[in-house]
Amino acid sequence: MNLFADIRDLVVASIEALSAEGAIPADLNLSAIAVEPPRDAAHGDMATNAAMALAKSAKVKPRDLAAMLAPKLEADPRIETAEIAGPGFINLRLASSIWLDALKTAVVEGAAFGRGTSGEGKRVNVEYVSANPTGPLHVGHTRGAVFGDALASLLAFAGWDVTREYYINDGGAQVDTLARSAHLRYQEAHGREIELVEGLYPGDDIVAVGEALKDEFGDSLLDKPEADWLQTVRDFATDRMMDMIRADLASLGVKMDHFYSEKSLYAGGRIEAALASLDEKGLIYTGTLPPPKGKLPEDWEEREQTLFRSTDYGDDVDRPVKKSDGSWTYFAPDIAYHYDKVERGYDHLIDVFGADHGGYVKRMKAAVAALSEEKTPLDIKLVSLVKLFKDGAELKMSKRAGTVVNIRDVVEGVGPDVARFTMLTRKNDAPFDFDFDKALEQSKDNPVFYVQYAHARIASVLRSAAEQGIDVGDAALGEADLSALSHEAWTDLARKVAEWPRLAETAALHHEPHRVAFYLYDLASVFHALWNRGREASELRFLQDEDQAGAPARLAAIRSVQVVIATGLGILGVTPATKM
RNA sequence: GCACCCGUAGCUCAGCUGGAUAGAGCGCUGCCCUCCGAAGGCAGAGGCCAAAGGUUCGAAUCCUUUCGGGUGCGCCA
Repeated sequence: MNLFADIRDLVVASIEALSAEGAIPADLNLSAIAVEPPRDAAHGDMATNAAMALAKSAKVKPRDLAAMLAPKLEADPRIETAEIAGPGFINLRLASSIWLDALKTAVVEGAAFGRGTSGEGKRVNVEYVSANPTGPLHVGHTRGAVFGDALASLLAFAGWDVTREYYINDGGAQVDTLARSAHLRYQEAHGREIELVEGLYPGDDIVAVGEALKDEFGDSLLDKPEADWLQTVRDFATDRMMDMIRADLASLGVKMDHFYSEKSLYAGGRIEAALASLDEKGLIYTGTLPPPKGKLPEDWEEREQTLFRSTDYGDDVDRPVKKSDGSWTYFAPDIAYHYDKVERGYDHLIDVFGADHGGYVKRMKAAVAALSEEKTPLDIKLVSLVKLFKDGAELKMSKRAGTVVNIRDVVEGVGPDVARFTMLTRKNDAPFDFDFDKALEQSKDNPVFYVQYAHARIASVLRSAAEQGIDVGDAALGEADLSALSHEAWTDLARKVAEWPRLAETAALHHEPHRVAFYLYDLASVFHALWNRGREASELRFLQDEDQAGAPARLAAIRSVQVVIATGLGILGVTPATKM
């Protein structure tokens, strides 16, 4: 149920009625008509721009059209008043019972309240994190993980059939480096003196892999040429790293549906197949690229390579799929991977990348457009970098200095709920400063606690009510007679609750989970305000000794708030608190 | 040099795919606990939406240019 959509239907029907009467032309384009909450609450409950949007094509002045439309709208029992304002807005005021009904709906529908159908059950693949399996996840990955996960949940809530996917880069040179690093640690585990060569991974986690290799293989891999052990150690080490990454993700509450291995692309001839598909379309050729602009690499020389004609699909230059020595570039398996996603029949693809991969967007989109013959849209969401602050100073991360902050450090420091919520109070493409001290603060300075506090307060009231013998089950509250909630404060609350379905839908449409976070903050704010009004006006208190009969209605109202907060937090991956 | 992202209150940020007098938190000023959780609430001050043009009934939002920040820029992933 979405009241705004219902009223928009009413507006459209009224327009069509005017057309049928011959008052305005038929076949107007109605798509620009919007029914929205007005910015200023004094303007009413909802506003529609219909008269202004259609004035031109209907050849009627906006206010004249509004004057024809308003009476039709007012004739509907749900509409109390329809006033023409400004350049031609129609401000609608709905009967308060309509709003109060939304409270009841929320209680009755529970977690399903606001669930949408705009996704139409279509299949979307959301790929996120996809960090190299060469070390633990660090803070930079946290934001991508949290964003991708919330986006996936949001889309599922809007009616999409969502697959959460992680692409394991286990096929390139970096996993050979991992294997060499692990083998060195393996030798170390056997008591050998080792020297960590420049270019190998120094991480402590690889020491543990070395130990594990010793436990698994004894000394059978010692003193052998690299060719004998490389593949074994590589597979072993990547498995270990992926276990660690899975554990890191789990600590944040992120669970993937699918891990897709780059290595499997090489084995199955998938890269050749994908490139053959491009070749058939005449998009693969052998040629040379112009030198990069700006700072020329010192060892620049012109070489022939196999290139993908990505410029046909909006890229700035064509991109190499093979190195000059004939081996694949990183782009090639990526093309194959996306070819696979297209072939798996998804209606929509989403990649969540770090902002440092921004230069990759055009070529990836070009590849998917070509492979799917522009049938499968690919959205790439770039997540900006995270700057860490502690004790008022920026924490610089450096692998060499060993000051990398991992997901584990964040989760252990502030907990998964705070980490997730805070990172989602920002648009994905805005840079984000993560301040440990603020994240730990438990006040209104910290939006997580503010929202949690509202949820906990409601839980507290419901507990007290239950102790007084009131049935606070949703079935009972859902049957409460809400007409007693005549005070305007209740309508204010109901209006906010009723906004949720529409908000969830637009947030999903725009791929912007942060809107959910901001909405929850607003909702909590309306609730806290109502709570405090109860101090002055005892008739607004939820539990009143002198009016026990009215308790179910009031409890239903706050229960609806609790339901929406729980649902919204669920989408963000944050656990609602019942006690703090 | 080129591409992408970003410039909104002193600070950190929203602004609902173009709507009415641009919002919130922090900070600042002043209030509210005998009372369901003060981890909260109310009120006030604070703005040339980086700048200049354009598009139209209407622009913080779309287009162009300039300025200022961030991120990238053949055989690294």
